[in-house]
Amino acid sequence: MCAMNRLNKTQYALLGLLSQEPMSGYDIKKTLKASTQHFWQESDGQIYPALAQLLKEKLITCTVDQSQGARIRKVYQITAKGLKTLKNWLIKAAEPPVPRNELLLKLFFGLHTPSEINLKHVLDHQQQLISRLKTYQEITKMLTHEKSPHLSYWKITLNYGKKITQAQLDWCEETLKTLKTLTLAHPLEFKKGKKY
Amino acid sequence: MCAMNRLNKTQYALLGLLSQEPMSGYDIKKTLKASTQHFWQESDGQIYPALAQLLKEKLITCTVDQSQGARIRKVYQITAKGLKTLKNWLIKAAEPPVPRNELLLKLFFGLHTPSEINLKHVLDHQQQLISRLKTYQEITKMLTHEKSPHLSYWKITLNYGKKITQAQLDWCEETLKTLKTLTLAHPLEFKKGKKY
DNA sequence: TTTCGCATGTAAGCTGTTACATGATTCC
DNA sequence: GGAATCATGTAACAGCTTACATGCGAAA
Repeated sequence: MCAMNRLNKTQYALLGLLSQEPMSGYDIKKTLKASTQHFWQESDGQIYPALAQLLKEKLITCTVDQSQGARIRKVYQITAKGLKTLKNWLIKAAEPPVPRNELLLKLFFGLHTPSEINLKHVLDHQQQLISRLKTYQEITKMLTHEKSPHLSYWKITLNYGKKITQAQLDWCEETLKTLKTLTLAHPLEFKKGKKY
Repeated sequence: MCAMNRLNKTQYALLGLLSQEPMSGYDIKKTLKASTQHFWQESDGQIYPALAQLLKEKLITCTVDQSQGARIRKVYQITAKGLKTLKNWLIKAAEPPVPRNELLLKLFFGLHTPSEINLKHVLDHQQQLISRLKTYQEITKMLTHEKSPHLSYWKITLNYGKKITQAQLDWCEETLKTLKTLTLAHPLEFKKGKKY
């Protein structure tokens, strides 16, 4: 009777967010950006169709809020069936991500690239990591005032971000040194038109 | 005249591998598995179509090798145009990956999950990381005999893998401790049917 | 008055995965 | 004889990104 087609990851993610509190599609966008953006992203075009599908499967309900003037705001709420579906997914082992790190791929082939460009790639990455660490510091501060029962779990994911970012920064420093010694070892490599 | 449609990432990755040495599609599969699998993966169905496209664009050439009996082996080689295209891509900034870490997503919603299952998720991950570190140790050993001019760049990506994996292991240990204290704090949370 | 944030949604196109299809050779 | 590895490829489907379309309200 209950056909229960398996949901996609986007739908589980939204179900999870709605399990923490009722929200509109727009709220979901913002929440994703503010709280899970460092380990889980959704692109804009995914959210509304996913919500529509969840509604069709009765995993969430929708109430229209018109309190603020003429703007239509659809607030979604998880159902008992939705919570059950979510919990059933949460206990299953997570699929490991498919690694696709373009920076590493480019460095892997770095012999074909002028050294100053390889350096620039790493330097740029370093800057991104530094600003990411700052974001984590800000989130850490905000969480000190937070009373949600989810707090401990949020801290676990935040801690992951901090630790991995710090490790990446360490790698950047080491790699910058290595790249500099490579430049010294073959200073005219490209100007000579030497081939490998 | 030269239309030069932009290539996709798979095509650049293959071009990069072929810039290191001529290979067949099957060799590419194996090389990806053996050397870039921790930062770059391709699924099976991608390789042959990508190769066909590169051939059409004259970025690679193909010679058929029938030396070993009746088996057909197509060996691909990068062309001057292909190398130019590759280098042009290598100097452009890498696009940051879209983060999608299912383990973290599940832990983020971990309040809905029995503590022993959250623990198991992390424990499983820890085991995967340990065996990954072993793989890196083996690769490190193999590289000591390697004379390729690409060696320094290979080491840079390997070093990334080691450092990040170690950081993830540190996080696992810390998280296991945290999850255990959470279990102590709310030992009967789920049996009581308490809701959040 | 123009820009920004709120708010919902669609569609085309690209990317990626899985399963399938085929068949030879080598090793146990 | 059967399994694993070598070797090439296709097709259906699932997933994801980007750009577009619409329009209100508030602030600058």
